[in-house]
Amino acid sequence: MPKQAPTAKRSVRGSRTGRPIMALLDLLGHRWTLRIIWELREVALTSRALRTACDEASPTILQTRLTELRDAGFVELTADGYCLTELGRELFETFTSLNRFAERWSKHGR
Amino acid sequence: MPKQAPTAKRSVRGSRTGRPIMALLDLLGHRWTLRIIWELREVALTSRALRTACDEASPTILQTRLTELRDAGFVELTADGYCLTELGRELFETFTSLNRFAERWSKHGR
DNA sequence: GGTCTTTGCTACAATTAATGTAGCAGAACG
DNA sequence: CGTTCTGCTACATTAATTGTAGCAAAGACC
Repeated sequence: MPKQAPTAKRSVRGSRTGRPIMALLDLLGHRWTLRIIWELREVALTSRALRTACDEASPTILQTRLTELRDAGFVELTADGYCLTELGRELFETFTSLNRFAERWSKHGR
Repeated sequence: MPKQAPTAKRSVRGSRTGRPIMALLDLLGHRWTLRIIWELREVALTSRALRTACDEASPTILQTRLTELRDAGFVELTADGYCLTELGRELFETFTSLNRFAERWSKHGR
């Protein structure tokens, strides 16, 4: 049984300051989590399609991450496959500036 | 010797589409990375102070993450300790909305 | 009915990453 | 010289992730 996912109310590794940002940073810091949200940004994907989109990441960890994201209320499973919830879409909105930043970063001369 | 950090030019686990967002998501998806950027958001911290701020995370991994963040050009070591570079501060700007989202998330009734 | 195919999901051993504790060399201060 | 910091590393233990294989259930096809 996988360890329970962090939620806004109960931080896992974050300091127990009760600050939800800590729980969120902890959740998003798990491998593939950011990527999954990114891949689901505009289409629903079945578990297999998501796996393909995520460079054939192991189904074990994808399933674990999907459970965490569902527990957090960011992802749901519909007839079309996995997709972002309303809350998940709000979260993705904060990625928009991240994408713009990534473009700038790539031109930064590294 | 630690595996080399992802950069904007060379994705590691991301698909080789050349999209810098993949390299960035990969980098930020490493444990403690998001947290470190958060803790350095407004003050420079020595390695020990950063460790304290990060709930006594092991110095091994903090050092690894700091190296990655320095390679990426987000963090630098000054006389005052570790702090965000100009680029790192730009990256942190994208966190602002994330923090707002975290507050909303915590009230979402979980 | 039977048999493909695809779905979400799990088992399990192997590998890799992270933790926790200890400690190093170098610089600054007394 | 002896403290006390700094950044940083070694190393054994533990936890997370990977890769491969496969399950049961649901739908399509004949």
